[in-house]
Amino acid sequence: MKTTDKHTKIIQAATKVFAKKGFFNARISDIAKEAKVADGTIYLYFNNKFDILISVFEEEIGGLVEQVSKLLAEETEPRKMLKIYATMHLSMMKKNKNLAEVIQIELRQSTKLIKEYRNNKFSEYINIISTIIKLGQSQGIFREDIKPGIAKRAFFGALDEISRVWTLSLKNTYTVDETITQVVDIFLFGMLAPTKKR
Amino acid sequence: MKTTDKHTKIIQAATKVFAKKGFFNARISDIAKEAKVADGTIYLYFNNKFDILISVFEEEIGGLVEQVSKLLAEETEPRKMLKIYATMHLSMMKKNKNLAEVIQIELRQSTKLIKEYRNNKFSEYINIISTIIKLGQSQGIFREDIKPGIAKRAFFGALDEISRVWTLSLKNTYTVDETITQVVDIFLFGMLAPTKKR
Amino acid sequence: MKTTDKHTKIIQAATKVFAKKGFFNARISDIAKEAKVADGTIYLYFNNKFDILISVFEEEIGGLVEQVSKLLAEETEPRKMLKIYATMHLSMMKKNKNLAEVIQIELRQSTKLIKEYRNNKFSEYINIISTIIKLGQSQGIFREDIKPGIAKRAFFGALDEISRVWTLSLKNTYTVDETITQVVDIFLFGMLAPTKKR
Amino acid sequence: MKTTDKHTKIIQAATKVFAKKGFFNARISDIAKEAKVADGTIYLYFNNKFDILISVFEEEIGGLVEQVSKLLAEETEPRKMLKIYATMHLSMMKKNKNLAEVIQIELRQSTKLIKEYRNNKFSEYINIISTIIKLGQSQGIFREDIKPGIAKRAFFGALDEISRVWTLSLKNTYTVDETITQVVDIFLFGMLAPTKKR
DNA sequence: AATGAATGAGCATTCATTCAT
DNA sequence: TATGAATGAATGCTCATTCAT
Repeated sequence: MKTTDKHTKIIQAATKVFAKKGFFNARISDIAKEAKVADGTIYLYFNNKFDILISVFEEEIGGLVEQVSKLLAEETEPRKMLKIYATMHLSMMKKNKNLAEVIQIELRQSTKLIKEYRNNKFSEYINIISTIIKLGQSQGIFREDIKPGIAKRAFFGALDEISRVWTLSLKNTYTVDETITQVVDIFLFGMLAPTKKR
Repeated sequence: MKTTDKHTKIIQAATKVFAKKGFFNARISDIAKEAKVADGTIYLYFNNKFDILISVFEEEIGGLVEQVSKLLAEETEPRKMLKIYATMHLSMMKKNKNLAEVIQIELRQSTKLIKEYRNNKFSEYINIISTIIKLGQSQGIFREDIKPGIAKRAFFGALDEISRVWTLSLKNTYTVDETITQVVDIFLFGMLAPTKKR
Repeated sequence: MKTTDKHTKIIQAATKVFAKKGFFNARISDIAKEAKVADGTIYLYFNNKFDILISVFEEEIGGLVEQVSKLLAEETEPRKMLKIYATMHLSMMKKNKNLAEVIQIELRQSTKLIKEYRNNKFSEYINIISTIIKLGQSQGIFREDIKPGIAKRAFFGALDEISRVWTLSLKNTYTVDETITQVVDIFLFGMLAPTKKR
Repeated sequence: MKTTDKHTKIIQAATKVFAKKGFFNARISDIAKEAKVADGTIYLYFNNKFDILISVFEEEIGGLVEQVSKLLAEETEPRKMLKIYATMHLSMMKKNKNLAEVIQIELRQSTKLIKEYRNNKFSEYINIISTIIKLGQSQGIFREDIKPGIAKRAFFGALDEISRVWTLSLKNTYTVDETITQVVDIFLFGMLAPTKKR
C-alpha cells in the first residue's frame, strides 16, 4: 500500500474532512490540503464533490463489509453471529469516529441528494443482518413470523442510533460491552422461537 | 391562531422547504416565497438560517410530544404504551413526510453543526420511551437488567430507520400495522421479564 | 435618464470593459467595478456573462439604428442616403471606439458562441442598406442586376474593415471624409445604372 | 514532408480546434488529442497558447498568399486579377471552413490581444489587392483618385463579410459564382476610369 | 524528444444578510 | 412592521503550464 496512492489518500482525507465539517461545509481545498495534494489533482480522480462522497461510502463501507464477513465466516450459530455483527459495528464506529459520522449524517444526505446513487455497499452491509436472521429461522432458533426485511432495519437502526449518541457526547454512561449486551439481548430474546419446555 | 401569524407561517414554510431540498440547498428566498413573505421579513422573526432550523425542530417535535403525551395519558399498561408510541411515531412520519425528512436528516446535521443547540424537545420526546420502560420495570413487566437509557435509543433508532426507508422508497413491502407489530413485538418479547410458569 | 439606472450603467460599463479586454478576458468584477456596483448586483439585471454581451449589442446597435434611421428619414435620394449611412457609421465608430471594438470583435464571437442568438438588431441595422439599394433600383438609379442581399454585405463589410483598421492604428493616413468619399464612390459608381446618354 | 512532422501536425490540429471551438474555448488538450500528441509535447514546439494561434495564421495565410500569388502570376489584366483574387479567397473560405472561421474571428482577437504581433502574412495577403489596383491605375484602367490603401480594405472587407455569413448559415441563397460576380462587378465598375467615349 | 500526472491561479455565480424606504 | 434591491464573501471547478521520468 504505497503512500503515493493518491486515490486512497484523497478518500481518507475526505472521510476526515466530511466527518469534521459535514459535506456542505467541507471545501475541496480542505480535502486537498488534508490529502497534501493540489486542488486540481482531486479532479483527476473524482468527477465532482458528490462523487467523492459516494466513493467514501463505497470504499469505507466496503471495508466494513469485508471485515464483518471475514469474522462471520468463522461462526455458524445465528445468535453469536448477530452479536459479532453488533460488536464489530459498534467497535468500528467507536474507533473510527470519522467513518461513524459520515455514515450517520452524510449517508442520509446523499441518499436524498443523489437519487441515482443506489448505496449498493450499504445495502450489502445491512443485508448481512437479514441473512443471519434467515439462517436462524431455518434452524428454528428465531421465530418464523419475524420478517427479516423489517428486523434488519430495526436492528441496524438501534445500533446506528446508539453509535450516533456516542459521537455526540464525550462522556459514556455505559461501557461498549454493556451496551452491546443490552441491545443484542433485546433482539435475541425478542426474536427467539418459543421452546417446547417453556 | 390566525393564519396571519408570520412566525408560524415561516416555520411551516421552512419545514416544507427543508424537507424538500435539505437545509443546505434550501434558500431563504425559497422559504420566504413559500411563506408568502419578503426575504427580509424572515429576519424580523429569526436571527439566521440555523435559527429557523432549530425553531422548526422545537415546534414540530414539540407538537409530537404533545400529541403522544395526550394519547399515553389514557393508558397505563406499559406494553400497550410502547405500542402506542410506536404507532403514533410511525403514522405521523408516514403522514407528514416533510417532518419525517427533517427529523431524519436535518436533525443530525443540526446536532453536529450547532454545538450549543441542546435539542431539548427531542430529548423530551425520546425520554418518553425510557419513562415507559421504567414504569414497566417497576411493575415487574420488563426485565430489571434492561437499561432504559440504552433501550430507549435502540427503540427509537429502530423506529427511525424504518421510517427513513419509507421516505426513500415509494413501494411499501409491508403495511404500517404489520411493521409496527413486528418491531414492537421484538422489543416487547426482548424486554419481557421471565414469568414463573415459564 | 437617472444615474441610478443600474441596467444602463452596467451596459455602459460592460461595453467599455469588453472593448478594452475582450469578452473572455473581461471579468464580471471588472464590469461591476466600472459600473460602481457589487458583483452580485449584475445578476439582478442579467442572467449571465453572455447575456450581458448580447444586451450590449441589442442596446448599442439599437441606438445606432435609431440614430441612422432618424437622419435617413430626412433624405430621399438613395445615393445621398448611402453616403449618410456610411458617414454615420464611420463617424460613430470613430467617436465610440469601445462600441467599434465590441461590434468588430465580440459580435463575431457571440454569433458563433451563442447559436440561439439571432442578432436581430444587427440584422435590422444592416438591412437599412439593402432597403436603400432597393429604393435606388426602383428609381432606376442602381442597376437592376444588383442583388441587395449581397451588396449590403459588401457595403457593410467594407465599412467594417475600414473602421477595424482605425481602432488598431493610432495614425490615420487618410481623413474620415476622404475615406468615406472613397468607399462610397466605389459603391455608387459600382452600382450605378447605365444612363442612356452614356 | 513526413506526417511525423509534429510542428505541422499541431498547427493543423490547432486550426481545426480553434475553428470549431474558438480560441478561448479551445483547450490545449483538445489540440494535443487532435494532433495525437501529449499535452506537454506542444510546449516543445510552441511557447504558449497564443503562440500557436499566431503560428496558425502565419502558416495558413502564408499558404493562401502562395496559392493566390501563383495563380496571379499567370495573369496581367488587373480586372481579371481582381476577379481571380476574389474567386480564390471565397472558394478557399468555402472549402476550408476552419480557416475561414479562424481568419474571421480569431484574427481579430489576436490582433487585439497580442499587441506585438504584426500580422505580417496577413498584410502581405491584403496588399496583393492594392498591388493589383496600382497596376490597374498605371494602365489607366482604374481611376487615378482611387486610394489603393483604402480600396484594398473595402475590397477585402466586402469579401470577408460575405464569407462570414457563409460560415454562419447553412442555406446559401446565392451561388458562389453569382456572389463573386456581384461583388467584383461593383468594385470593377466602381473603380473604373472614365473612358473617352463616355 | 516525449509523456501525462500534477499543479494552483483564476473566475462566474450564488445566496445569506442588511438597510433604506 | 414589511419590503426587496443591493451587497460581497465564498467556492467548485477548469485548464495552461511545468517537470520528473
